[in-house]
Amino acid sequence: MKSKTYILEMFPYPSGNIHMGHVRNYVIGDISARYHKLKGDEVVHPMGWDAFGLPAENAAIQFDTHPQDWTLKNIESMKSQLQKLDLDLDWDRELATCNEDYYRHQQELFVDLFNAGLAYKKDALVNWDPVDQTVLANEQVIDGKGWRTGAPVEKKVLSQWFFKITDYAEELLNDLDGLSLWPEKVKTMQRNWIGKSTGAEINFSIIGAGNSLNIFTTRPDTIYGATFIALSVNHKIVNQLLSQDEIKKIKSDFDKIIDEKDKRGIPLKIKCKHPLLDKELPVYIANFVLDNYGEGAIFGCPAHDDRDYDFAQKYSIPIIKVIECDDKELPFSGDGIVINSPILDGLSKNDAINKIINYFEKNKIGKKSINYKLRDWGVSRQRYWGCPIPVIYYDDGSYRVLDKSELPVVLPYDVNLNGKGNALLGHENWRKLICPKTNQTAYRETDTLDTFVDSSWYYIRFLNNKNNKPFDINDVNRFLPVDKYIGGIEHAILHLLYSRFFMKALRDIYKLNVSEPFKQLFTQGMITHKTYKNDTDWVMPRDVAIKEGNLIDIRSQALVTEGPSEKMSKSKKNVVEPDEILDNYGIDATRIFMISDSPPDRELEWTDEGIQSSKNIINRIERYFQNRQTTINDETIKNVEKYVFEIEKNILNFSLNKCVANIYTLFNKLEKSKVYLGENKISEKILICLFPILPRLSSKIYENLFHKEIVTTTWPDVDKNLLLENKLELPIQINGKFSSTISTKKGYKEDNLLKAVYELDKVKNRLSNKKIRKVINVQDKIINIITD
RNA sequence: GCGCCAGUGGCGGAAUGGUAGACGCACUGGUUUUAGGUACCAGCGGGCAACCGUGGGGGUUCAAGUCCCUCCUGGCGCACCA
Repeated sequence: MKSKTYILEMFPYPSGNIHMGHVRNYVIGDISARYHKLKGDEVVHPMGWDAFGLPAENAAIQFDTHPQDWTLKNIESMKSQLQKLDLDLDWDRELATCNEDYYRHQQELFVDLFNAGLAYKKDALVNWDPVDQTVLANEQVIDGKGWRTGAPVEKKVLSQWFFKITDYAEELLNDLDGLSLWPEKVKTMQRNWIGKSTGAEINFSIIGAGNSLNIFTTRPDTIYGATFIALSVNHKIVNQLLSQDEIKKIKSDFDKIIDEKDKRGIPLKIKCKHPLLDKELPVYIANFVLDNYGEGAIFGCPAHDDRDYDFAQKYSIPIIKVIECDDKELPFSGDGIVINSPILDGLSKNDAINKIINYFEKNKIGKKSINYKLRDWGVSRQRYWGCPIPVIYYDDGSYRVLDKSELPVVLPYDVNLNGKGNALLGHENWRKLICPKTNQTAYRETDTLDTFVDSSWYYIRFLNNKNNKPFDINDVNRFLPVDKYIGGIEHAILHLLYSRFFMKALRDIYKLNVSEPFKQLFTQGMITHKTYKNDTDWVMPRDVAIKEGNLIDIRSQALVTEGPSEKMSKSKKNVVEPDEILDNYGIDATRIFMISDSPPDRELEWTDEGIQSSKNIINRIERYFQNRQTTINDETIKNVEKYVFEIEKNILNFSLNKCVANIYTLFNKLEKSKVYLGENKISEKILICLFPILPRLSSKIYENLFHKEIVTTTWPDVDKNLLLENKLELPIQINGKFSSTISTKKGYKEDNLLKAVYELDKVKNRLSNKKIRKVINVQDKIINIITD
């Protein structure tokens, strides 16, 4: 059986237009796909559309159209733009997540997840984006603002669906170690996001009340230094002690704090008992205690924690040192010897942690605990244009997840979109139904799934996009994981973490053999372009010219200043349109420029000179092959062999900029030597190697020379014997510094060669009046002569 | 603040511990062309030279852009995570 290679570029949102970033992304993948096809692999290289999501709803309201019409039209126009790029894609695998034949299977997976206990509903304090009028996942809140709208996120209690990604926290963390072909950076970001910390959960009883509260800490060794307790304002005990109005007031006071590091506390009437000492600890509500981490409560040990120290200073709370250190060093959070702690004195930090946890467990005060920053994934979105959640509700408030036989729940087309709230809520005919099982009146869930659910399994659906089941288990086991997944680093956490979770959850539900969806992840760099500005506005680079040494706007003659090269964006007017570039320079020049000037994982600066020189090398190659003489010599054969080898190596490493350098060097040599190849095996080798990068050019020349299609050939084997060069320009160093080279052959005899070396002028001069102490000969590599 | 990554000509970038600057761009001179956003030839780190040069300082090594320590600068990510 052929070996398989699954190459995938992150599928686009159908905004209507492809941009140069897409082009770079898809060209990188396409080079790989074409190479693997020539190698004879069974290549999967699909393309589809991440087609649900808010922009469609916003556009529908703005342009008086329908999200579906808008989306389908965009898909059509983007598809035709993509086809102009002539990418080697499996269009028969195409899918769009907004189509019923995609999302109906997603509803099935939802049922599976529910039955497996991995989807559940609960009241939750959620992130509410007031502009988009929807809930956001924790991952979608950046600096307290919505990831799309930038609006400050509000906290709201809503009944929401969640996926239990936390069940997989440990595995998601551990399996990162096995992803050797992922960028370290992405793995680090995921590790930080999962945020595992080990410590203890300690129980503090509230004096005079029957109850107690739990606190998570990573520093149980500092328990004897505890001098206060602080709670998040959302802690349930606060809810019992204060009225809603009081809580509201505190929250709004906290919200008004401008300095984010400012510590504020509100003392509560209760006191906690220190679990080990006969001592009362005051209890505060504090603004710096997070409600969504640990237990939403801390014990404060001011001597050994920066935040607790600030707080204690401000509210005159005692500071008790329990780790040996100089008073000047306070707060000291490092390692040290424990003091002032009856049963821990003299121990190191780690020993003290172990001992105190044992003691807690024996005395039922607390226990060892592992805490994750990762929360369960909230997937409910109060929007129309998404996958309906297959759940119905009864009048008594109970609900039922539909059976697979009752699917799909089809998203209705006839909705009234006005931008206020969820259009599905207003669609009574769709919402209301008689439950076939109970004959009761029921109402459909009107929330739809986060679109990150859609993209969490699309790479699986590509394998069987027309199957009437979500996927075929045999095909999943055969074709997954994706061998090379190419896309932007902006998905380092959200999409990639969710997909990893889905793969593992589906593995457990369907007994699949695949645990990780993406074997290799390659994150391509963005495309930048010079920016220009006049007094009031950005100016398009094409409108800028030099006049009398000054940059001017050719439309108004106004002076223009040049800014840095920045990511292409419409607002900065520094975009170039793929259509225009393709028309002016052709597909191959565009392709080779996308990989020319910098490594594919770094930024690429768009320049007019760059795209022009890409066009020039294509013309040069074409001209070269117009000479049909055959004047091959041994050196040419060796050279070609060498560059075939290099090009292959560099394609496999994604060192595509080096591939381009290989092509230039090869043709520089061929042209310089005036050797022509004609209809020869050597021509064939070169053209096949060029094919992944320059498919149009190489297939045209190939067909002219050999009268058959280049795709019917296979990638040439490299004759390793030809790579072995016998002649050698051996470098000579004196005291480790380069002096000169000497022509010789591999396998030279050191003694014989040294005689000739000492006769070299440069060597003679440098060695005069000096005594040779020793000679280092690294055979066939270098000779280093050491003097006194 | 914490964590990653990176500092090499005018610019983008090459260099399994072994001739630093491959390849491209820009630039300079020349040839062809009515003309050229074309093509071709030559040059292109600094210095007249010996030599000196990979952010600074130390170290390991016969040999360091590459390995180790330390500092500086820039970028990215996280950020009151108990």
